[in-house]
Amino acid sequence: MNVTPYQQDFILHFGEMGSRWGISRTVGQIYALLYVTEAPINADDIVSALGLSRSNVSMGLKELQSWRLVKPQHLPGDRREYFKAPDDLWQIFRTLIEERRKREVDPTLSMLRNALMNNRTGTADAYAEQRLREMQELIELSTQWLDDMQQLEQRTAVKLMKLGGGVSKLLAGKSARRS
Amino acid sequence: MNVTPYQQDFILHFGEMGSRWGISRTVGQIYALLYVTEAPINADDIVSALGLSRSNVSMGLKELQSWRLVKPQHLPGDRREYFKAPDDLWQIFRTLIEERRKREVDPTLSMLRNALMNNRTGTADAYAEQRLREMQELIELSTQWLDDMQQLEQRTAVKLMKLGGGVSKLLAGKSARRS
DNA sequence: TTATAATTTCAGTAATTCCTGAAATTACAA
DNA sequence: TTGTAATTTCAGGAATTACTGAAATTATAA
Repeated sequence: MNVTPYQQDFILHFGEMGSRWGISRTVGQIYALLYVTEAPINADDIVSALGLSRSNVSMGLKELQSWRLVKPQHLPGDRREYFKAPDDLWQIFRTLIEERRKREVDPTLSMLRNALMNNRTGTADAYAEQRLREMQELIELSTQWLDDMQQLEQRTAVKLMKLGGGVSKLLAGKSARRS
Repeated sequence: MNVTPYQQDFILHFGEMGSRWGISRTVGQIYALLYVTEAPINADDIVSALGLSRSNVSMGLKELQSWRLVKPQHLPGDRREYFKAPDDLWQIFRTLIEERRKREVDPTLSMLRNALMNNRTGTADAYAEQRLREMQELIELSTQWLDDMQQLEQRTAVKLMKLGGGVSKLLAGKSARRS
């Protein structure tokens, strides 16, 4: 399979950004290729398009599947496995948030909950304990909020985001009506 | 300087998480130490607390300053430089969002804007171009929204987050009143 | 200034992560 | 089943990133 110069630029950019996003250059490239390719493609297509080893592509596809960013599928009359990046970009966005949270936030939240299980007030650790508690509270609040947002329908979410800071006027209105 | 077992657990956790967060183990540890330490400390304190080389601590502090996560300061009558993690956790949270965006999102947004500068409809790249455009739109929308949220006062932001999905009721109410 | 304390730079090495090719395993058609 | 295509595993090497100690630089007190 070959790649147009236009696709190539995009693929190389994703490769370079990979290290900042916590994936390797080749995993970034594989995802980028799938993202700009409409039809499902197989591992050998990826090998020929990107010039990677077959085993590297196999491992890369496994990693992308573990991120739920790539879906495997079978074409009738062909025993090879084909792959595709899901179409719905909003869904991709949600998936990314969920997976990054699972990898980058949840382990720390567990650690904090565990460390704060029993009170140690009055010890030399009082300040540290207070700082850990603050951190736990902020993480709990923001992950709970993210959970809530994930429940919203896409249309509602878009409306909210477009509203931007204007949402605070609604809040004010609400309090006004309430009081 | 020495560290209590309670602090130690927290520091080691941050060290291990570092690689997932895009920093090295030692940078993670240095930040964790500063985060749980109330008084400003100097580089040698960090060396003795964590057992790192002096030069590594120097580079780590530089990196944390580039993230704006650590503030240098001077104590009267002492020519050494002291460091402190800012107190306000909400501010830290905002800083993290800004810096990660700068490193992880902005370069891609530039690339997309550039790639989409001139229309190429009708070419073999039609699908790729459409996918790039979708990606650009989503990123523009969400970064603009983040900008808006960053403008809100902390109290308002907390209220909003606690409201969670309930915000959609406000939205509904707004449309109802408007129509 | 000069002396010295404090910090940074940087070349070399250690540690880690990434990637490949060969071998092993799995899946499927005949 | 058997044979072969497709995929995965994994040991070893390549590439990258992290860390150290020594030397250079910078800052400050005398």
